[in-house]
Amino acid sequence: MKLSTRGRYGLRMLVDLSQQGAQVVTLKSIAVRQELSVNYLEQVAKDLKRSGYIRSQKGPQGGYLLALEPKDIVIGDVLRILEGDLLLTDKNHGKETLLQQCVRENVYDPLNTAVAHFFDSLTLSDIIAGKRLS
Amino acid sequence: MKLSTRGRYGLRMLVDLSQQGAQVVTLKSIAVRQELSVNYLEQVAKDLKRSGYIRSQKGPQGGYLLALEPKDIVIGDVLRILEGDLLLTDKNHGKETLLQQCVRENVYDPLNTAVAHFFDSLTLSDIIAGKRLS
DNA sequence: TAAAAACCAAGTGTTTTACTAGGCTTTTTG
DNA sequence: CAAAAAGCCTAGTAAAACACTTGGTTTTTA
Repeated sequence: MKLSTRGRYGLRMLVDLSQQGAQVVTLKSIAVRQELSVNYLEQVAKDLKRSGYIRSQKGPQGGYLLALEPKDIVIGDVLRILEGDLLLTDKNHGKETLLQQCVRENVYDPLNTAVAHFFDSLTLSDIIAGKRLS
Repeated sequence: MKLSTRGRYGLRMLVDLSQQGAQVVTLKSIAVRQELSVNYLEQVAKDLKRSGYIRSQKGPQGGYLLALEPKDIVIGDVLRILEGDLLLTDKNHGKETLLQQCVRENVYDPLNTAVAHFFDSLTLSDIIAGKRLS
């Protein structure tokens, strides 16, 4: 019942990028600041790029930058890309006893709804809130 | 980011026991009803017993029963026994950059609080809500 | 043309999860 | 009083998930 490194590192990368304004930033420099592996962060960056949250520039002086305004980056969407669904329980394919249904309806469904609502009400700009982090 | 089988099976066991009233119920019969392994359920039962949620009777005609009223069984407490802490992120031991702190304060801390509040406001009696499940 | 960066696929070690196996102890009942 | 039925307990294990690492290729700039 934990968020994985992919989601956590992804958020840190987005916050980091937001601090560098409109200039491109190398993965290397992010990795150094965040004390993460460049190669691993690459995999996260790949997903963020494919989904249109960041843009990139190849070659020397290349790097990454945000493709959207922080206020338009919804954390729930980002985490669904990096973590898969945000459900605390797998969806029950097929048969379900009356008892299981009861637990799902009274525990898991409301919980999943609450968690989804939390993440979907939060944007990158809510996280940075105009802060200067360096 | 999923609840494990231990927590889920534990909840099902408690709901099942609540349906049998004050009579003792064998693990075998629960396992059959819930289609779970007796041996595995034993491990869950052991923890629930040690923490005082269920009582047991050895020997033939033995079995388990609830040790508390459903309204006094807080789901948050049960899941902390079976799953460990209910935090979506591990506690950060030691150093934390300003950026990490920012993410934690604006994402993880409020999220963990919301999840804890959800589970701690829910009792076994809320789940069964007077229902007859069989 | 060499270096710097993004891009990419596959492999790997570790940890966690979800069990299984098998024995011991207690209690009831024939 | 013996056998069976139940709970109790520990250790082992197979599989999946996780968190990377390795080792390249391609693009772009100086």
